[in-house]
Amino acid sequence: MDEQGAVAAIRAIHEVFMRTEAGVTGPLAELGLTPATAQALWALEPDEEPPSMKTVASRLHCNAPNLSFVADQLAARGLVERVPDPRDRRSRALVLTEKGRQVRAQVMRTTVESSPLSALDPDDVATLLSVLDKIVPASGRVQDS
Amino acid sequence: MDEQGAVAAIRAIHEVFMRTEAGVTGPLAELGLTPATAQALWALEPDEEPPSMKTVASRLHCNAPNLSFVADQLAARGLVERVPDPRDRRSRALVLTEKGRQVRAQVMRTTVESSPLSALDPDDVATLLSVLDKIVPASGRVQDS
DNA sequence: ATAACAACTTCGAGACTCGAAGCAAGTTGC
DNA sequence: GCAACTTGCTTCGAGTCTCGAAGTTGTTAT
Repeated sequence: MDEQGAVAAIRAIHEVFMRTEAGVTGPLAELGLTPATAQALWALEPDEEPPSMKTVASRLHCNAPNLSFVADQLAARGLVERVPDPRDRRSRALVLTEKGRQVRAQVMRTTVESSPLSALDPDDVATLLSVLDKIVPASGRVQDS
Repeated sequence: MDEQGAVAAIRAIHEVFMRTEAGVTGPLAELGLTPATAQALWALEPDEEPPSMKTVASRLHCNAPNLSFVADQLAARGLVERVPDPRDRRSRALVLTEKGRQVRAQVMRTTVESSPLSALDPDDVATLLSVLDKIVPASGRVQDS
């Protein structure tokens, strides 16, 4: 019963994720974005201290070469810039450009619209968050370690 | 702020999914599986009427050529067989082999262990499911009926 | 100073996904 | 019956995504 509940929950979360992605891929393409680049935009909060490549890579659960590749694409579209860190010149921070901020906001709007979660009442969303907050660190700000 | 709740929920679900996948990729590789092939195994219930390729493709939100590719890999490992449908010989059903059933059970065990969801109380899991069931069809209803 | 380490990049290979085109089987209209 | 159309699946080719290995530049410790 416990086991079956976990299986059902994993399946349900997987399904919500897949539907969201399937629904948003088209609109993303119209913005010149792929799922990978859009996901990277999600990881860049406009108001935080610009994170290093390493920090962003860990947020995306990917490795450094992959993030370099994705960052190249975002930079080529003028959505982010690599800014050297004056305190450690090996490190480069990813900074959203003004266009990047606008596109990111559009991506988030489109994703919310495309997600099955938008069909839930605010109460249900709150319930969902209260449970998920127990296993993923507070969803607003992710700390680097 | 309704908007913000939806964004936070999408982010949280995304994060749970990514962590589960990141944690399970290694053990999957030891079973000779990739995320794509393991995902296909999830879509094959051992006790249901064997689904056609088309049905499985729609479950996985992918297209026919992609499923052909994945089914080839599963068949090469002896985990599934393509069985022609006597009622429509264009159609082929995907059937789990005995080895396929065993590997699928192992995949599900490993996934449950690797998922952050396994840290939740049964009550929380039930709460989660009660909300998610509102937006995803009660998928994979259990086999004891 | 020299060695060890860290952040990032480049390179090459493999895996995944998709559209286009093709094939075999079923369906419809004459 | 037969030709035209549709459907389920496969093959093929291209593009994207991810990763390990190796190299570059900068930092830290001895």
